[in-house]
Amino acid sequence: MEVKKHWTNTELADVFERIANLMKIQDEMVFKIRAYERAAESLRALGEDASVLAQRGELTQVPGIGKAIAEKIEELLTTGKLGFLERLEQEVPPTLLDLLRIPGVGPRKAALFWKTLHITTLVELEKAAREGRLRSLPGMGEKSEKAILDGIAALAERSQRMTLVRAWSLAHRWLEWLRAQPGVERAEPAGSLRRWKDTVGDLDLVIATRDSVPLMEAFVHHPEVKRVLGQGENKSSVELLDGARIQVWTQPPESFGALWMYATGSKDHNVRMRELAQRQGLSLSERGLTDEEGNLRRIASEEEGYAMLGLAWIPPELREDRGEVDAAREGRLPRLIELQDIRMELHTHSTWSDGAVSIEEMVRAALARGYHAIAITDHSSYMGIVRGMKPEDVLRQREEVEAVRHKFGEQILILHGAEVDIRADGTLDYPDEVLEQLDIVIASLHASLRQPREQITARVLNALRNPHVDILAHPTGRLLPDRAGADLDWGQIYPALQTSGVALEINASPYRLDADDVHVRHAASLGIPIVINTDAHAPVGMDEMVFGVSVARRAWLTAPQVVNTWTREALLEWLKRRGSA
DNA sequence: GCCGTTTTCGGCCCGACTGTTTTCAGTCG
Repeated sequence: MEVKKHWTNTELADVFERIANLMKIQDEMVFKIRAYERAAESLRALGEDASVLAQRGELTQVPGIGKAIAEKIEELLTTGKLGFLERLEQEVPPTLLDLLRIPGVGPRKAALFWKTLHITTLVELEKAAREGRLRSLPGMGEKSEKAILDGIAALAERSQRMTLVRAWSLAHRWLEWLRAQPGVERAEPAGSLRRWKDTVGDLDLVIATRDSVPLMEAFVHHPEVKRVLGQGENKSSVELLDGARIQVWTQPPESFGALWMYATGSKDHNVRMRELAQRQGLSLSERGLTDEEGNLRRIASEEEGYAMLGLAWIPPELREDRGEVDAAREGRLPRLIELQDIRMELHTHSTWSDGAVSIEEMVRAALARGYHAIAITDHSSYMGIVRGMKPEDVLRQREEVEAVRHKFGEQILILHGAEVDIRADGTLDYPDEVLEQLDIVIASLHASLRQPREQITARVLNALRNPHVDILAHPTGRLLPDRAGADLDWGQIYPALQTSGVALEINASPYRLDADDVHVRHAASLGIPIVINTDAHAPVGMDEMVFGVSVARRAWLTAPQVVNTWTREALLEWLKRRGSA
């Protein structure tokens, strides 16, 4: 049968998440629901398109995807729709899914409103709440009715996810405050922040203390708190004036390791860990491990906790249930790249285009960070909004690069490069005669990112065919926290990167983090070289390297897989083989 | 619906907090 529409892994995952939620409202077996949720998670973590796997008949090799779900994926890929979902949507009004977005409203309550009051939409629910018709339902009261009205109002102004840079600065401020409170022995970041996920929803912080009640009191009465979402002895959460949410957990110091593991997550990693504990006759919680007789063994440190279950300590960036638990048990966790491994910066801008400082100042900034090489890669002229360099400017810039080289001598290798735009028609912004004079060439998309998949993929493939191109930068052009990037067909991009030898960039800007962890992990597994670039437009921009390294760590990378951990000689050798140095 | 260092059948994570309840159900992470 012919494929009518293309499905990305994210779109497929959304379908199975939708099925899971509809089934929850239907009060279907929890384990069946869990299976659909797991399949959705697996699809999101998949570096290759599910359609490619389907063609090879390998869908059921993906963890969490069995015969039934594989068949559903194939039905979606071939017919563009899914009979099972269509039948489900006839049984359960899909508009009920909107109700689940209200904090405090889950599948049980949504079903209750639907079956007793025939409510199927947010508007109908709001009307019923205003008219006081919800409070008489079983399990409901005046408070729940008000909570629903507040919740619906909050949906409109719901704070979006934070970039990592905002989340870390917020976390540092609050950790400092928490550590200064009486009785606090330790306060640390947890949750998606500690896992360095590309964006952060709620901020999760964990605290070791023997006296949590007064601490929680002080926390919820902090002057920056707008609203208290929950307050207990071991867990409280608040919304701040600027809309951000913070959640704090407490345990006594001897249980801190268990708490830190629990609050760091991810949810799927925790489930995997608890299953492992259970197979050993133990029960794992945020307090410790409980044996069959009910004796609690407290866990003071994470290292202890993992060791008690027969595992090596797992770096937080890997805790996503993407094979890390098995790897930890079998002693084959990778030795992840670290910030100190980075020895050069290969994507920077100067006043020759839209950078803030001169070439010399950027070189000094690189030296200050202990780097042994830097590439100056100003923009080509295609983009109207940034001052780019015309081909003749490139020759003049080379003279300045030579002068700076003369000044610094052997201290640092200075590469003269350019960030060349891949135009909307797929051609590069400079002719080959200009490209061949550059030491290093970065190709990137900036405009017309909304082109259809075939067109924008062809654009990138065309750039990769140019033998002068060395690096594909920020491949999708996404902007965090919420602007999606180009819809690339990675099934064609990976082989093109492999045959061309072009390196794939992790753009370290916390607003990009592009390519992402999932694609980088798959690319690296194919032997594609990865390069982490800050794309600095000023010296301070080079400090964003840590965010790029976090993506590499989440992608399971070791230092040798990353170009800018190499020696100067290895870099030059690589460029020479590529033919541009 | 998925899966297998106790299983191809019989399992499948755990506790805090809230609001409604006189012992618990629902939601959340």
